[in-house]
Amino acid sequence: MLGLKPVLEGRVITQVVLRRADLRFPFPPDFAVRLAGCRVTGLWRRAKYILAGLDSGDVLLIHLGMTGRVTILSGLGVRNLGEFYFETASDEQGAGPHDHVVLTLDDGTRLVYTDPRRFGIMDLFPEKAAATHKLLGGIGVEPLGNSFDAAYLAERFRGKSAPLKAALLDQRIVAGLGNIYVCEALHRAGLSPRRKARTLAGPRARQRLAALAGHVRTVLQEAIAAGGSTLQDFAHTDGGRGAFQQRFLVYDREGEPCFACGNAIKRLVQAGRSTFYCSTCQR
DNA sequence: AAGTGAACCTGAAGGC
DNA sequence: TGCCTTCAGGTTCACT
Repeated sequence: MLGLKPVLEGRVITQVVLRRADLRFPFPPDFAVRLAGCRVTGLWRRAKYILAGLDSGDVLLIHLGMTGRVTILSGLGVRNLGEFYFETASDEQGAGPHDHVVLTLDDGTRLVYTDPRRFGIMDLFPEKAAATHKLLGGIGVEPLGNSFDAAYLAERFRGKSAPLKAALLDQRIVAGLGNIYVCEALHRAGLSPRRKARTLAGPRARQRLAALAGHVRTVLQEAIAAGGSTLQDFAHTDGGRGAFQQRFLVYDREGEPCFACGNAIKRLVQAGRSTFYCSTCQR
């Protein structure tokens, strides 16, 4: 997202190539025709959705699902590497089986959307319809925004019998929190993922909620910082290993010792998702 | 109403 | 080597 902003803002999308009719949902009718020729006026984010404002009045929505990624093929940079690479990268025949969308910009840059599992989404809709958009309506507060704090969490957790893990993963409560970050934040906060959310809604738990909110922020900020540095040399990495991955305290560490107490990290399934936690440190 | 599980789809990894 | 099973960073939908 941070890497995409300077590449897209102000540019005109000169060509749109769809290599299949759908991702998770079908592309809207006339998607390519409506998108081609538009200038990108701004790029922003809501939850896990990337949103691009267009001078046509439409908004382009992109969700990467679990395996989606956008590769930037810089016209200038690639051309400097030689004609051979440029040809290979831009040739239809050079496209991988999971390269589903290619956007060409007026400076020659190509954006390739790749997504093996096709859990990703692209949509195009009038900006006026954003507030009532099916995917964007009802999303909770941004965890890095001002209104995300202990009071907000207490209000949303009140009466909730769902486990804390599920409540934090619920996009209607907190926007954009993923499985890894919830696991990591709960560990840092010393809170059990199995605890019912409502047990933290009372005034006596306010300090613990404040700590939780703080840890959610910190985990996200650290991940963004690590991911941002990864994005810079994305082409030189294996593409999947962000620096933050090496800092997981619990995620994907089942059976390994907790860094705080030495006891084995446990794994359990909640709402169909793996949860990793330390049953000693997290209560 | 709220909460859980199955479904969407492909690839990687581990067991035999 | 290959076949089989399980699991995966997300979200929606259909059930209890």
